[in-house]
Amino acid sequence: MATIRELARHCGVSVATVSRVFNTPEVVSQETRQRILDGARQIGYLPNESARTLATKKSHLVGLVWDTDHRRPGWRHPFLQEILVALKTALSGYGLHLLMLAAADSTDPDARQRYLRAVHRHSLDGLVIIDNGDRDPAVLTLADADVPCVALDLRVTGPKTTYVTSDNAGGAALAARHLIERGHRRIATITGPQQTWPGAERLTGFRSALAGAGIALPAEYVVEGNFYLDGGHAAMRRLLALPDPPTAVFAAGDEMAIGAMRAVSEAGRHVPGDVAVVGFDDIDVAALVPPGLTTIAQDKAGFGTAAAEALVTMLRDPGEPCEPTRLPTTLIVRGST
Amino acid sequence: MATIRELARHCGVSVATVSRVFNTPEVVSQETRQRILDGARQIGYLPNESARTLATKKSHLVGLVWDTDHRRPGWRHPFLQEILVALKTALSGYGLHLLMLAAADSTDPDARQRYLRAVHRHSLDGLVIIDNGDRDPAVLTLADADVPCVALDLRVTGPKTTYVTSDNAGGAALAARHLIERGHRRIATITGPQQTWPGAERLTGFRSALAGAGIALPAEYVVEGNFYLDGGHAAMRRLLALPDPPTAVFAAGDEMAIGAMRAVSEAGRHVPGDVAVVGFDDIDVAALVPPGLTTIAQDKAGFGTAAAEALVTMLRDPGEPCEPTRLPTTLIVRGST
DNA sequence: CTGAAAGCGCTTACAG
DNA sequence: CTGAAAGCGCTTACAG
Repeated sequence: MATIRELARHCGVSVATVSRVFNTPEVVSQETRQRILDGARQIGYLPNESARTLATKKSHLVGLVWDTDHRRPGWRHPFLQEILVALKTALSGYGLHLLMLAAADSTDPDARQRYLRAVHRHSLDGLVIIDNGDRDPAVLTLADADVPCVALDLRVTGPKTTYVTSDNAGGAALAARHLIERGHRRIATITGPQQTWPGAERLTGFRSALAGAGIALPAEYVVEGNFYLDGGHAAMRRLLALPDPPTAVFAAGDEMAIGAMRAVSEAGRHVPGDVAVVGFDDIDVAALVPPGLTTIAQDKAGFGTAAAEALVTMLRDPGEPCEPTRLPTTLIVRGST
Repeated sequence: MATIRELARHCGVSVATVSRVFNTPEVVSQETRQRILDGARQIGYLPNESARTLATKKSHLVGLVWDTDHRRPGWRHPFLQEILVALKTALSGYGLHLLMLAAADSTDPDARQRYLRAVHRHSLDGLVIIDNGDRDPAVLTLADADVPCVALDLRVTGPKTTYVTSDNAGGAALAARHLIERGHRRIATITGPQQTWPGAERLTGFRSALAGAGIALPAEYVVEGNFYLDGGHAAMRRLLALPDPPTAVFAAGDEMAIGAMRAVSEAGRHVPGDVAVVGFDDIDVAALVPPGLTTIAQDKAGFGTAAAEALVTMLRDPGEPCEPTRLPTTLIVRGST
């Protein structure tokens, strides 16, 4: 690896001039600039990022906090891959790289600080936090950190912290209204865990849409699930066992919806004839599992790009607080309703 | 952020001693070490990684090369998320972090060198390359790079390069023998793109298993797919249109297998009654799509952990070449056969 | 076991 | 428009 000193010697200039070519090129004369650029190519010079970071305190690195502890189920975010692609692509448009922060270390004496410590050690420019479906105490320390942070599906705000999430209540209302339009009146819901923000919001949206249409929602029509297949399956069994079972169900997540559909067929009944089902997310499987799952689609790529943009905004205007982003949701009608 | 100098002053020692506490603790006296550790906690000292990397040339960073250009279909690796979790977890066990390298920049004058340049700029300790299903010229330059590299599903080797892949031929043979045991004799295959390594190997394994059982494989029973749903669907339509259609099909990927099953039902025939189907991968959907897809499971987490181990091995013994890893595959029988 | 000092490869006021 | 020089925060022979 050639160093800046070698290139400077090679071109007969000072290291300061070389440095300027790579940082404030407009300030060096056209002729010199070209000579240095050519020289860099010839001897294979590339600025060393560590030296640069040490001198400037900017690493052009964004940390990704994604807790994948297998002991918690939350690691399996339903469409992380698409978020990741969009995030990575958007960030690289701004010259930023994504650093995946190592999983929580249980031996860590002060786990609450672990992300902030990573920020300091690696001079991270910012942080993106993906909800792991669990309330992680370390996340709370982030809100008043002095590094730009954007959380996905997690309600944290602070002077340099904002979040991106779907219009969960609106999406759930969309689902409810769709079922009402299909003529249903006995409509139940399988909710997400109520301590999660999306779980709570989707129930709220569903509830008020029914109320708005003057349709009652008996307590036994609200069953809490866990966002996974087995939770949806178990919840649907309970609903089917009711003396007055629902004719339609809104499951607050596609996996639960698929589990629910399975419970319906195991009971010898049919989707959508006996029970109509609407999900939430629009994961890949939704289109593949017969008869096709009607669902509320989230803007998966939107999560990634919105997060990148929020980050860059905060990086540019360190003073200004950054407004949260609410991504619109869409109803996708398939065979299950 | 406290610096090493501040901590040294705080504890009344030299910066060299502080540095030793964090690098070669055994060399400093128990008493001094404890005092410095306590001091570090008090004033919140954390070694700065950039300074460290600059001084040592080791970044403890592993670059992840995963080309997600949306113009190519390959970005959608079927089980990347699981690989990623396993990789990240295994790496952090060795004190390594994962840096996602930015996507290819089409304006890059020398795209072939882009990963090596990232290695140099960020002083990466190693590289993990995920097959994007396409022959990327930049990957070829890696084989004789002087940085440890491990490729997933990509046949590159070199003094510091190795790969991890499934026993594709063995898995395909497993599939073939399973269908033979079920009594089938007219067995076709929907292959992956033959320029991909897994695609080619699976066909080879399938072919020789049939040959070993004395079963003929007519040319029209071999249809090339693209690893995606639509490719499997189209291929199956061609197979069904044959004058003498097969009674069983081995699709070299689960998505193709699901597309194939769909084509079967659209033709008014049944799986497995009219046509039995075996896939490859064992992606999540395989268990969910009725009647359940019999498939050859790959060891998804194994990819990640094997890659991490190979990397660490090469890091430890820079001289020794590292043997490639072949992960065993398993037959999972479900309703489709 | 500990310290003084050079060096890692950059950036950036400060002069000119 | 360009250069000399200090500084970013560490590590590591070299002495003692």
